[in-house]
Amino acid sequence: MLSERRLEVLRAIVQDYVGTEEPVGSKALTERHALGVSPATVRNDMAVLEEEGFIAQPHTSAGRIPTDKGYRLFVDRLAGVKPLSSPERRAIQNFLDGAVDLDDVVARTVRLLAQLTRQVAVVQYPSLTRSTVRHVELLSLAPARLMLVLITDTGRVEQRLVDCPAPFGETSLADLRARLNSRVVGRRFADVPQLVQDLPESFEPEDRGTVSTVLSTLLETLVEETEERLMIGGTANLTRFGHDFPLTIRPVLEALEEQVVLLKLLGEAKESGMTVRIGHENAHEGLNSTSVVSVGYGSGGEAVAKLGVVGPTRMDYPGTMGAVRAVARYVGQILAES
Amino acid sequence: MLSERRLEVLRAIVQDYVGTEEPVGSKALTERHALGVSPATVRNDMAVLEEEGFIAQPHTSAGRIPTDKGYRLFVDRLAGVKPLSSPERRAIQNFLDGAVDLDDVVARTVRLLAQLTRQVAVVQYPSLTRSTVRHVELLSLAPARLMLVLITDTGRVEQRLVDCPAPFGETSLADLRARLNSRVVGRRFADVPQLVQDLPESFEPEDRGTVSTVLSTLLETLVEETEERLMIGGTANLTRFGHDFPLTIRPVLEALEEQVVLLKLLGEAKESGMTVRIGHENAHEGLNSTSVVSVGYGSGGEAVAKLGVVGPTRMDYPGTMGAVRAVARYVGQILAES
DNA sequence: TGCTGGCACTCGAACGCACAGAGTGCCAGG
DNA sequence: CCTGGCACTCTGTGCGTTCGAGTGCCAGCA
Repeated sequence: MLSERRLEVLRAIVQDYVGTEEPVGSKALTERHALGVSPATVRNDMAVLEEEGFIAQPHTSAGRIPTDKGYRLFVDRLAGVKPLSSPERRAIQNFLDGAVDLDDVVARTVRLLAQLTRQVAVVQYPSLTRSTVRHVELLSLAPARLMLVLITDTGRVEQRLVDCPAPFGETSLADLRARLNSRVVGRRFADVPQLVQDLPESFEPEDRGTVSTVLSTLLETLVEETEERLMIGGTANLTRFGHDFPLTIRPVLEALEEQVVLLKLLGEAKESGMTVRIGHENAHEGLNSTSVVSVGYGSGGEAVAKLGVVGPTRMDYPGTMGAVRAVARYVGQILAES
Repeated sequence: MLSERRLEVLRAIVQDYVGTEEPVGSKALTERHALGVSPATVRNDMAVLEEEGFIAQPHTSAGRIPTDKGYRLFVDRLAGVKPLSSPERRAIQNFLDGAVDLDDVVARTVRLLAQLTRQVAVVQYPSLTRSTVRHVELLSLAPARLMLVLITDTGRVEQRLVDCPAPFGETSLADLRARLNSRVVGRRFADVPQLVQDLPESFEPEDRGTVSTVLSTLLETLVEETEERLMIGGTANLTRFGHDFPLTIRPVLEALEEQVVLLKLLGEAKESGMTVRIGHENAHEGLNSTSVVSVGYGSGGEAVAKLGVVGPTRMDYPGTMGAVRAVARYVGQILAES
């Protein structure tokens, strides 16, 4: 096991490297941190840390930099989550309070996260499957054409056109609307399928086709939208990476353009609590030199979606985690209010 | 005026520079292009072109590169629009035909343009103000809460919640819905305001407040949505720029994140025909080293929105223009069909 | 008048080299 | 187990040299 002091040395290395972006040597370490020991001792500790794989040297006779494994240890055992300052908190609240609809909430959240962390922000739209139904509406656009509108408790609205197999009367429509709503309002989307399963049977034979069509469209909507949408921002922050640019930044930009990749990324995160994936822990190759900090957020106690940031493995983990967590909380509040 | 041959020299310089990304000298020019004259003559021509401001040398004793003014001349007088090959055309058609809804059309268009031009693609959503109304729907969510849904002929759907000053009966609601639709269906959004202006007067005094509220929400929606939405993609292509990265790419990424900037950018483009803005012709400073090729597209004969690409001033103008034009045409077709 | 070949000149990129400085590993002594 | 000292190894930097592409200019030729 690593001694207390060696952990302290690792912490110091991580902190310095994150700050300076340069390999850190033993002398500089003892000068900047009150370790109470001489450079020579630190060197010995470093040799051990290197042997264990927590740090590495880019070249012989250069300082050390943390490895992914080193960051892992740092995050797990050495770093707390740095709470935001109260001005920052106020700023978040003010900024998010101005939002007018769900799109706006998401857009503002992305900007906020990107600014706060100075990294790339990713925010998933609230998931339908975990939301509850606020209202289902059916409109008749033409004799055999309906529009289905779905409103969630998170303020999301989805609509679909439905072409009916047969004309559908206004009374039947009102009937279907009423029965549908009485069954599903306030229920979770995930439960909807079984709740409406037997609905067609209670209608007149000539209407059953249409009712089935409407229901299958409804269910389709649920399934389709399980593939979540998301919004990203702050890609300009990628330019702060290093000076070894094109090679580093390119695959990241490519990965960020693939929504599928990002969704998988967020999907892999733990259901509750904050998740930090460091470097090669990310399945996607293009993101091997980045870390992803993500967390779930939701209107109630339960998470309905996730958000996070993508940045270099050399990032300020405590600060980033603090910002991510705080933003997630406030967004949750905002969603609960609306 | 510049002689025919000097124009030919300029064309050759542009073509070579676009291809090699390196300043081009007189000797290389005569070798690669059948100009029929010696390097010395070309040098004289170059001196003239430089004096006129069409080309410049990065340093004394280096080859020449085109200036913005040089590209301008090239685009205006020397370059045609290169039509796409038929496999390319088929690919476009196939790719766009798979789209299921408006979002999907826009998303696919962005990907397509980015791939085809290997640059950053920007696609504006069809504008509401130039669209026509397909249907307006009003739903009662609660006694004093309505939902307003707007459907356009381009398949776009907008919804807004309306809090009424007083409860609003079902019959009044049906009445308002009917009158509203009879007035605005099939009309252009731009004409809506005056068409509904006198509507409140024809209602009972106790309902007028609500009617006015609904109408003002409707008008607000129109105004708000005049600030169009747009989608961008292919930012990873920015990494192909040059090797002088961070400085070049950063402001561009920043500009691309500001939707307002992009909308203004597209807005400045000509109403009809293709627009090419080169380097400093772009008002936004961050885009001074890029060129923007944009064109309107629409479901009918008229343009309802614009799309385009952003790339380095050193771009393949004929090819890019060809791709942009072709994509715009096919998107127009798709929208018209749906 | 306009094109051409020749020539001297300029200047940036590439290379080699020496040097300073930071950092290391190791060892002997407290 | 820590420390100071020491020899060693690199990288980064500055400097001078060379190399070559490219230019401008000029005299000659059609």
